[in-house]
Amino acid sequence: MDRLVTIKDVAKRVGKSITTVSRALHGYEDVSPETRKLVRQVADEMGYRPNIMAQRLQKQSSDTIGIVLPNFGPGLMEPFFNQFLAGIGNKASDLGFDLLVTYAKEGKEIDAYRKLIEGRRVDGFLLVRTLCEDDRVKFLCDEKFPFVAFGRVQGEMCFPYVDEDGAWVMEQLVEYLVSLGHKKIAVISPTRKLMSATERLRGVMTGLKKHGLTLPDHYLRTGSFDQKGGYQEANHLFDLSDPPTAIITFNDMLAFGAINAAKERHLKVGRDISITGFNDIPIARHFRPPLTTVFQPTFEIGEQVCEMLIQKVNGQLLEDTQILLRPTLVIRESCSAPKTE
Amino acid sequence: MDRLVTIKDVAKRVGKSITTVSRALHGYEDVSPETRKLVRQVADEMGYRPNIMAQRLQKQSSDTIGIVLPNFGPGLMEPFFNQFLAGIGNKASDLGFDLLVTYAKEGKEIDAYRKLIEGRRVDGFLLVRTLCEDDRVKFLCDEKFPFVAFGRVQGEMCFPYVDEDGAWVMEQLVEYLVSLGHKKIAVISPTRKLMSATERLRGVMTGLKKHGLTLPDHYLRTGSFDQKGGYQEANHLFDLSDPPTAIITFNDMLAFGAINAAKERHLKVGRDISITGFNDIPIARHFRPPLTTVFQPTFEIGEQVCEMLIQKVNGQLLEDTQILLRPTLVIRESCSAPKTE
DNA sequence: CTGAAAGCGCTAACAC
DNA sequence: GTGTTAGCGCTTTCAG
Repeated sequence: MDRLVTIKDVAKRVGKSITTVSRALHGYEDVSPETRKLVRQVADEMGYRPNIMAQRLQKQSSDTIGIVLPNFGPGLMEPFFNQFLAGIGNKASDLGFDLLVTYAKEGKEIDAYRKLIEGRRVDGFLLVRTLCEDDRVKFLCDEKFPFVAFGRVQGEMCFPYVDEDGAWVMEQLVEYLVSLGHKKIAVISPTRKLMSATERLRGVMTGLKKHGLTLPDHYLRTGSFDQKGGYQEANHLFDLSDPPTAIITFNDMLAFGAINAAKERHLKVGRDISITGFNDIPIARHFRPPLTTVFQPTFEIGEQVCEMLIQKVNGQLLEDTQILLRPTLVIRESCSAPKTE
Repeated sequence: MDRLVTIKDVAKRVGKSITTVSRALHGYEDVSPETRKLVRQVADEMGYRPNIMAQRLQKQSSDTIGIVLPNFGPGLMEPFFNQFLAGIGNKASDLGFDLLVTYAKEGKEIDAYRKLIEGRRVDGFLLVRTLCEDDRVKFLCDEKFPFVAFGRVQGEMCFPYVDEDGAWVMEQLVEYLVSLGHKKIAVISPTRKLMSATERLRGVMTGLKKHGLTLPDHYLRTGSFDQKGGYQEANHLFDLSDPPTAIITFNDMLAFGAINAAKERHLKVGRDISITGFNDIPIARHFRPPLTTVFQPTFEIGEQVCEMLIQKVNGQLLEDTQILLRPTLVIRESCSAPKTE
């Protein structure tokens, strides 16, 4: 906590100017090898570390990327999200960037972005969980401020993102369910404002259509993000006069909720009723029954968006790369052929 | 993204010196009311925002608090941890601090701390999940660098922390189990290096002793942090010639694993076998059976440690406050009287 | 090869 | 009340 050694101290000790020291430290060519060596050695001995704030002031950049989260974000409590964040943080560290995490209250998100931009506290942003109509995307595009998103938005907007090909994998899932013999397939989704939900639903529809099936209105349930939502909506489905034989949910938590609802009615999941999730959070494989779900390498996606952002910030990402990843279907024991009554 | 307006621009526009502008903006008394008003108005119109890096360089502080996490930390995938982080982030925002999250590889943690300190990137640290012998605590104490921990360490060290009174609540839990009639109580714990695990275990022992009971060696199982650990260790316990009638686990994930192990053996949890968890993560109440566990206000604890740290950084926290919180027992349906055979 | 000097944007003594 | 001046620590022209 004492005053730390500055470049000036090093310069004095070496008997050279601070300019020379700076250049030596940065490995510039125009400094004699001996000087360079000496400077480095002395700097080391003295325990010199550049003052980041000074460097940043001078560079006019913060070497920091930001992520703004809703303070009680729906679903941001999931392990899914930890993995994503860990991926980002890891990559950022590797590339010498700091990760600034800000929590914004509902509706105050844009303010948070604005504040961080105005104070030049970050060089760019990472977005998670895009909405079909996403104010954040619009704002950052307008501001021409660098960002990379995990997820697309509706319509044609030019910005770099990585996204899951949710429609594709849901088609596969429907294919699988149909191959088991299911015809009455229902869906429990979180709010359709989420781009991911919209896409996944689109995939389900397409898959169904391929086999001449449809998703009747009363088979499409919208709930919260968590088990509670899954529980409630599944109950609605079970109460139908013509209940589905399979329920596709758009995340694992919803699936767990649905499974609990089924258990309460003494429906054995994976025999009397088929239920699927999405994300393959760690607990999914350990649930009873082990959950059939969709896996994506969340940690790696975090790394990837982070790397893209840093490239963008450094001006190395010329075009707006848009990447679509195919998640993989993880078949476990929560689905089976429908009961023939 | 254009050059942003600086204090100089404002000064020029107002026709005053930058000093005056600075003072007016900061609401100093020694500036005429009219000037102050004018300055503020102009600054507003021009969209002036102070350059944070410049302020920080000058203040020699970063208005940033840091938290270093293991990149694949055991148990850091739990919702528990999200809540804690959200609490911190929220409070930090409120108090005008940034939250810097760094992921460090196993064994590289101290390096990460050192780096952040040396670059004056943060004003203080928050520690989570303390170990009985905690290198981070030692390091930061030696460096006399401000930090606040969630958790104690073994022995007498003077540093501010908030901690759960794990021993106390475990005593309550044992009391409860004993009151149900249990005499054969086992424990599944993560590594005892964790201060929390050690304390909780101490509480269990004390509770047992009060009733003339003990925890035989073969009733104390140590596993990983997650369901897998709970599953494996529970199986060990069930295989015993004299299996326990109740299993106390030190986190909810372990409990879920143990419950699954029980289910596989067709032991009905909450009837044939009693199992408890710790943390009361959201899924706990929705599990089948709903889990008897221990609740603590994780979000609020995050807020609290964050607030303490900021006070400490600001020199307002004079003594090393050490706070012990009593968690609450949440009784649900995963426990019952032992089966009398 | 090296150093003087300017400047990044802001704050704060210290005059006037 | 207000302005001058001197930094905070670092990088980078631009002259030698």
